[in-house]
Amino acid sequence: MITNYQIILNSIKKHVLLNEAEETCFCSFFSQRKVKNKEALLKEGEIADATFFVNEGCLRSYNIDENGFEHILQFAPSGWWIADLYSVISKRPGTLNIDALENSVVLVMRRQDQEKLFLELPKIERYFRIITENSLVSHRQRLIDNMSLSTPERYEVFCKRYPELIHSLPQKQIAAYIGVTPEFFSKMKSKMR
Amino acid sequence: MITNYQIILNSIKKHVLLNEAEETCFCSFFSQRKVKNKEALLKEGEIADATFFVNEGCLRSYNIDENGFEHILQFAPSGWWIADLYSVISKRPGTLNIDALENSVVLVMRRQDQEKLFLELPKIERYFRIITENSLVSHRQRLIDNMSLSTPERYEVFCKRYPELIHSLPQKQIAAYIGVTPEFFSKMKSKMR
DNA sequence: TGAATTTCTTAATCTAGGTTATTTTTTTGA
DNA sequence: TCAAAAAAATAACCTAGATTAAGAAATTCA
Repeated sequence: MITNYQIILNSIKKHVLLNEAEETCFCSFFSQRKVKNKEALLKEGEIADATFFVNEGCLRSYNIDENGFEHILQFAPSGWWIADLYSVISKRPGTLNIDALENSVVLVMRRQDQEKLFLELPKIERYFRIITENSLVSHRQRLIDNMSLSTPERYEVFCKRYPELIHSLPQKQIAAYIGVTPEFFSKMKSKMR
Repeated sequence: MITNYQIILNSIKKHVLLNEAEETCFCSFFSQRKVKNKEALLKEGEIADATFFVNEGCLRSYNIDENGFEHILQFAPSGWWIADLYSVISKRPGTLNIDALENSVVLVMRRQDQEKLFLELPKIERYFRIITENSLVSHRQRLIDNMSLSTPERYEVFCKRYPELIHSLPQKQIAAYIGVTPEFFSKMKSKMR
């Protein structure tokens, strides 16, 4: 199995410039992991010590509420990061589940290694500072959307954000992302036609 | 008017250690600004070029939806940061309003200066990386709470997060934070008794 | 201090979306 | 390839919370 670093290096390139030695150093900190469809990378209650970069496939992170309902926080197709950052930074048992929606390949960055990298290559700390800022902005926007948009509008936002997933995802997953029951989502879709 | 840097230096101290020269350098990048009760620091549509640290008083950030309803994203009492990060990093017109809920004093960090600081003092970039991670985690938690908790439960979360504000804030502000109308919030409170 | 403004309460009515149950359709995997 | 499982559709009924409207209480500020 050959590890492919092209996608992550392209992601880095958008924010900071690494020379070849730095790129090699950076890549040396990852290990690669295959995740089968439906296989869990992380379960609620476990302590997460790593962040994942999706090379192939698609994962999701979600929490399960006290009534057993799943609420999806994020879909992560190829080129996206996914993690339970709460657990990673607090080193406490997490509240999220992360699993694969299809056979996938992820690069694994352990927090320990990430912190070593921050000391060795400040540009990498900059990269993570920037993508964390961007992620914060998009979480903030989703919070605003959840508070101020109607369900059809939130569906529209979903479609813009994840255009490649609209047709490949079971619609109950989309319902769990926009925050309604599958029954209501189905009713809404048939009304839209 | 004497500028007080004690609060912000304490906040920094929790995450990185600065020597005296570094502290002086860091502080030199701020300017101070008074904001009167109800005065706006930032209005929707403006391009924000700064982030604010609250030294005294209390601010809030919120957006106004197409029906004119306010949705409060954050309250910022003394010791908290507040900004329209979307606008700051994209340099585009923002979607948030920031104003004071009482007479307040803020330290102003312009993005330009912040980026200079990141180059001069990598420890400051580390500080912001860490507080951005923390902020991301708390936004994520609020998103989960909004999707999975009942209104009384969200009120409880508010009370834990902002214990000092429960009694000093008009309850319509609390309603706009937890995402219900003031009328429903009032009904809920009288039921709780 | 007292008039004006803002906030809070209460109550009747309305509606988006949830719940439960059943049937149909699609997907999966042995 | 076909039986079993999962997903989707539909429908009847239910509920949390919105809407509207009015009056009471609290704050503000001149």
